[in-house]
This record gives sequence, C-alpha cells and structure tokens, in this order.
Amino acid sequence: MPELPEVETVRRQLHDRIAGKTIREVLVFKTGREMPIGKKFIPAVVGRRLKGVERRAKVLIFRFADDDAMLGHLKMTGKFLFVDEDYVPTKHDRMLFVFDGKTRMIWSDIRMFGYLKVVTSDGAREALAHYGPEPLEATLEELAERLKSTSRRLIKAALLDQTVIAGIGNIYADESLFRAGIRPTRTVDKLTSDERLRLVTEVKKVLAESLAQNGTSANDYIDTDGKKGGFQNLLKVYGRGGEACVVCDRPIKRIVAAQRGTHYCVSCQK
DNA sequence: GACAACCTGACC
DNA sequence: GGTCAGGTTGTC
Repeated sequence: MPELPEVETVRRQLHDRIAGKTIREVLVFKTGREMPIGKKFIPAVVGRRLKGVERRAKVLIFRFADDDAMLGHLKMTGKFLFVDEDYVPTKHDRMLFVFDGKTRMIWSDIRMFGYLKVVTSDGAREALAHYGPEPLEATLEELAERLKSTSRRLIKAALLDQTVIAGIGNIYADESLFRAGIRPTRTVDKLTSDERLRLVTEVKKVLAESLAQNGTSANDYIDTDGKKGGFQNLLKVYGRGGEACVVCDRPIKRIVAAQRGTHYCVSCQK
C-alpha cells in the first residue's frame, strides 16, 4: 500500500487498538521468503505486551514493553485489518494476531513483498539508522540541504531515496514535483536553491494534506477498518497520464523515470 | 544510472 | 500474451 501518509494512518489506528495489550495467540497461514523465521516467530511474540506502535519512514515499529520490537513493512500490498471472531481468512492472509479483549488483527499481503521481524531495541535502532529525516518533522532548511547533497541524480530518484528523505514514494514524489513546477527529469545539481526550497515545501504540504485525508487509495490501499483514504480525489498528476492538466488543460505526460511510472505536466513543470 | 528480482492480480 | 501496480535490494 503505502507511503508515509498511509503508513502513518495505519500506525495511529494500530496504536489506538493494541497499545497496552498482550499478544495472546498467533496463527501463521503463509510464511514466505522474507519470513523464514517460521517456528521461532511465534514464541518470540506470544505473551509479550505491546507498549505502542511507532513509525520510522515506511516501517511500522510494534514496540514491546521491554523495548524490543517487531518491525513491519507493508511494501506494495501489505495490510493490517481488525476483524471479528467469525472472520474467515482469505487466500492472501498471512497471519492472525489475537490480543487481549478479543482484538483480532490480520496481516495480509497479496504480493508477499512485506515482512514482519522481531528485533532487540538495538537491532531496531540499527535497522532504522540509515533513513533520512522525517519530512513532517524536519525543517525546510534541513530537507533542502539533504537534496543538495545528492548531486547529479534525477530529482525523481532523489525523492524516492529513503536515505535522503524518508517516507516519500511514487505518488507523492510526482505530486510534489507538480506543485513545485519542477520536471522529474531534472538533475538535482541543476536545481536552484529556490527550487529546492519550493520542492521540500510542497513535499511537506502534500504529505500533511494527504495524511489529513487518511492517505491515498489509488490502487488497493485500505486502512485497518477496510476503509479507503480520500486523497486519490485530490491527485493532480499521479495516475492521470493522458488526462487534462488541472491548471493548464494540456495532457499530463506519463514517462518512466528512476524505473517508475512518472507523471508530469510538460507546460506547468520546467 | 539501468535492470532484474522478489510475487500476485488486474486490465488490454 | 504483454503491461502495469503506494517498495526495496542487490546486481552489472
């Protein structure tokens, strides 16, 4: 599913529902390449109390009372879903977590790219150490400086690089560039300091606006109640190749840049 | 940088 | 049959 606004929406819901609760039971339906842990996983989590659910970049951190953690990445199609007792698992469900008070949480993942893994508090710190600053927390100056250091790459590639700035993905990279009036194919070293500042300003704004809408359900993102976000209705270029630009009416172009589908307006973005 | 890989499904 | 999909990682 997810970029920062979607993962943060899920984090808040998870925290509200399971913080303070103990994992009583785990059923594993599908393991997969990223989860060879198999037998070790269940005893590593069952009986442990969750202090809360945190987020760093697109990673969910299920923090146990002793500061060890279960790290979760949804990749493209991962979902957490709270379900009733009579819920029947589907073919894409990977695990069921049963918490205190009959709270039942499904982890499903159609494409099986995601992972859950248990780490110590040090292990969590190490696993998350390489990420760039959180765009909703860092200052504009900090964020602009991060872009400057990435030199001659395409700006689109730099925005997608989690070690430069954490949490931006394909949707918000395209939307930020449109709002800033910058073509995705420009190289970072060719941007003026004014453009870098404008771009990170729009990164912050678009992420905050999407978060306020509980994220974007452009493909199959849903929250832990199975509900869609609302920001797909406010996208200006992502997924709109061939359609008219909302500003100038000329067709939005779709190209491949940084190996990802990339959408921009030839006329509004220089 | 580009590219393949990890996987499944939807759509043309 | 081919192409595409909110991600990441490891190869040339």
